[in-house]
Amino acid sequence: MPPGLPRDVPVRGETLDATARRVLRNSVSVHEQYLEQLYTLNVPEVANRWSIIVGYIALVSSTTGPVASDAITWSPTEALTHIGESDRMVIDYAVVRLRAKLGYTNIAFHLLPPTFTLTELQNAYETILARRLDKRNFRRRMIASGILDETSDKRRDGSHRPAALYRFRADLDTATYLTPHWSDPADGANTT
Amino acid sequence: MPPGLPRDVPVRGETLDATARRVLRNSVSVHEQYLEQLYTLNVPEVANRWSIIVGYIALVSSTTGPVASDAITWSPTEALTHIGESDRMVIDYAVVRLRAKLGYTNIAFHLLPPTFTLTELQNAYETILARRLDKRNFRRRMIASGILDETSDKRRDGSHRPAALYRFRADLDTATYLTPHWSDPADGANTT
DNA sequence: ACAAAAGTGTTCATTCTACACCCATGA
DNA sequence: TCATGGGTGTAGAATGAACACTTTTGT
Repeated sequence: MPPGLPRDVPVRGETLDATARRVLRNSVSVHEQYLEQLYTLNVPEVANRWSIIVGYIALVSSTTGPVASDAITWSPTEALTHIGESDRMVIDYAVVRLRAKLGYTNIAFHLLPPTFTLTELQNAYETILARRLDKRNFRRRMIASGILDETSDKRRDGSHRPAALYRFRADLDTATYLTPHWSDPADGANTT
Repeated sequence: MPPGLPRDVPVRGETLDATARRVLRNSVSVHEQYLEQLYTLNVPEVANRWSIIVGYIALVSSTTGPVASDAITWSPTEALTHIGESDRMVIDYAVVRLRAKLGYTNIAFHLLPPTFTLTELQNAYETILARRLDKRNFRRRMIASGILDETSDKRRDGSHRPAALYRFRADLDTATYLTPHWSDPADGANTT
């Protein structure tokens, strides 16, 4: 794949979201993921063509598709060199938005298997926010937020106490807005 | 003016922001205002033309330009009938964003004269948020937020105690991100 | 029995909310 | 002196942060 974010031009009659899904599918061979429009920006004219880019952010679950791993991994975006300045801005903005939304939506759902332990959930939060969280406070707030359902199952893995399995509440849509269940004092800056 | 939001097509080589400014200038005869991109959306094909709309929100100060009034007025957006569904969505989204940003930026600056009283500032917040705020709490939080500078002047108008005049801190840019100085428990939903 | 991760409560500091009266002025 | 809007403090509730030990399992 050439350096830079995957992109393409829309097809006649296609919605913007559909285009974004198609571009993603072509570049990562994954579909049915969470999609959100980010920002629309100009790019310098090349070959005498005026054009704009409509940026999207996509979350891909680590259990469906080619990304197979127990833990959420976060490819440090700083490591992405050889990309254009526009792409860099888009990515940085995406990270800010993602971190902010973590606090008041259930988008983390898209980064976890359908059923998961609280420790796994905390790991996801910690990797995205890039800082450690207090276990007891994290659990209390997550439970209190009401976005989780506890299942009756437990996960046994290794010689230690089994962990209770949770799932995200089924009646909530892909990116439901909730009463804030997390505030990140670290990067005090908010969304957009 | 025909019903609906003002719009136009970009000119070759023009940035998106420049287009937005031009459209605004043509429709309201005002410039040098706060501009922010909102969202990009598809519109149904008309006359066999596939097109998209890049929505912008603009704040116009009530002291410059044709809008002359001491008080901030808020034209209820519900009253805007005879507009398309796309426009309705754009406007509703704009209101949500504006309300959220009120809490952690200094954008209210663009709605007030260069120098203003705390009561005027509170009125601006109340009209935009569409609810009453507690005077003492509002003042305390605003002062504590550090986005204001107190001037040595006072405003005398009417037979009552004169009000201290404030201005927004000069060293802050048009829409600086600050530590949150207002949280609105009313519509708990945050920005996108 | 021990190693390893799961699970659980309390205290203290900070922040938010609700609320009522005195102050300075012009008429 | 009175009417008008400007200006101020506090107590109680709610929320957030810090912190260490017990429980359950597999080997």
